[in-house]
Amino acid sequence: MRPAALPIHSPNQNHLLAALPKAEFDRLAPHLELVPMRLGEILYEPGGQLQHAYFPTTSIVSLHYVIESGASAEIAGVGNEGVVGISLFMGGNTTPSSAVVQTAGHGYRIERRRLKEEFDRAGATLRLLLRYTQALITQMTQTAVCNRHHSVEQQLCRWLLVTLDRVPSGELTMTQELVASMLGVRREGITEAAGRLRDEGIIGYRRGHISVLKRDGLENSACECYGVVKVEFDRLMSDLPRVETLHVVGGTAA
Amino acid sequence: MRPAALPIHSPNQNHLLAALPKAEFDRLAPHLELVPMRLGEILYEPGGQLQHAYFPTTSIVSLHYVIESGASAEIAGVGNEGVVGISLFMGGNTTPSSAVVQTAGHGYRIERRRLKEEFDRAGATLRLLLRYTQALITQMTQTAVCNRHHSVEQQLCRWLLVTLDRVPSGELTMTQELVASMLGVRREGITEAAGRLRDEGIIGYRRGHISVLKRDGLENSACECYGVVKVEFDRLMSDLPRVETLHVVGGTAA
DNA sequence: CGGCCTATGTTCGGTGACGAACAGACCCTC
DNA sequence: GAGGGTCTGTTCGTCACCGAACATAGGCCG
Repeated sequence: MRPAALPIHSPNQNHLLAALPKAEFDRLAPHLELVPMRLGEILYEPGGQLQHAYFPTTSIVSLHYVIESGASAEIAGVGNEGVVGISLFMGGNTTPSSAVVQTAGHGYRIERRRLKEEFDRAGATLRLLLRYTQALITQMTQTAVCNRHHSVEQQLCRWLLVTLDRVPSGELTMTQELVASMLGVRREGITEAAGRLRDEGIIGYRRGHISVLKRDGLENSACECYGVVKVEFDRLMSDLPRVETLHVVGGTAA
Repeated sequence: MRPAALPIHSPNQNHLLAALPKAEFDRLAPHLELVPMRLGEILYEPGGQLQHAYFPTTSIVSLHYVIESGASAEIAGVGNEGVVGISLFMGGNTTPSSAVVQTAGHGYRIERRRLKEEFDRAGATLRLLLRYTQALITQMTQTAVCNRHHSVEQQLCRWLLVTLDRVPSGELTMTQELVASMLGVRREGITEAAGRLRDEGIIGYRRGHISVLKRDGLENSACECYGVVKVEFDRLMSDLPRVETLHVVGGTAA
């Protein structure tokens, strides 16, 4: 149980940061900078040099890819379970995709150099980040087959479930247009699918807001991809060095 | 120029092995085992424990994903530019996808433990493998959007180009059925697309064999994905520590 | 409160891919 | 050189999604 006096924002809200051993965390902590992340904010664009890695806490970031025709698709999403900017430590520093804030909130960012330094110590930070990268690859893999074989409605359900896991309230600030751009389909396709889900009482929505009413319903209508990624993610991230006590931040004992 | 007396098989034929500094290569070399890789051979299946990593030389391996309905799709391909089994060093040891030999040939394999040991030294091997993994992620990313937005014909062209880059002769031993399973589409779709390409004189084929006649034609008909991945791959893999001299193998001077 | 921007609802024709079914042709094996 | 299995060619109806166009309505701002 967390003490009630815990500060509103804490790096512990990000699972990766929370999973770091104390020594590693303490080296990184002075360089972590709390930043607000606004809806639509672009963290990096294709080919741009990454200056920071971002550890979302309450925000959600979408790794997004725009093709020449202007069409686009989400490759993967990153919430408080992960980090944005893996190419920073994998090598290459840039990627052909972009990262866009999909749900406003906060996160901690750290300068490229600082994270790279810690990564290059080849200790727990390296292992943790690589393990996460492997989980991210799983997500991308699943998205690739999902794009090929599953219907818009199935994918919408999957997407809602994933988002729901990161927004406990189940109240999403999100237009259909935006969802469509995430999934890389037409807005009308979302309107129709969402309409069916509403008719079944699974979700409700009004102009710019979607609320999930029956999670079960989504799970029934979603494709297998949601479950596969979830299970694999849990498997990969569960046997990490356990965190006995949450890191102490800013001198306040936890 | 390579001396004519170079052995038929050499680890140098794999770009990753060739790019390793001498010290690292020499540590790995005793553990590299030349293996024939037969068409259709399964290197690993979903959830199975990876016992070896494979460095293809003349073979091509397809990372393949089969969903519950039985439908499938290729996530990425691995030829002599890469390695099969990244989850072995990224962590987790297994993946939900499988690896199947798509074009028969040879490769070198190494026991998981041996590669992991070298990887854990956190030197050039680690950097090289991570850089390659980043390039592989690019490929997967592109496949995800390609699956969403491009036509079967465009994807067929892209696939042929990628394969062609790995089979210099341009003579592929490959049925349409197999290509269809790679791309995750119906066999009839391939027949139609291939028929059009043949009518245009771009490719020729007979029962189980495809030959590329006009590479330009493929490039014109392919989607952008081919070029994007190629450019990014070259960028990521070009600024590696240069190989001054090819590694000496088995006591024969190069 | 009223206006306007933008989100949502709905329709229409077009099309690319699917699923099934079957005919023909190649080629390997016996 | 005959047979049979497999690969290729072709057809049909169906369907999901696309692209465009337009109607409606919610909610923010003055």
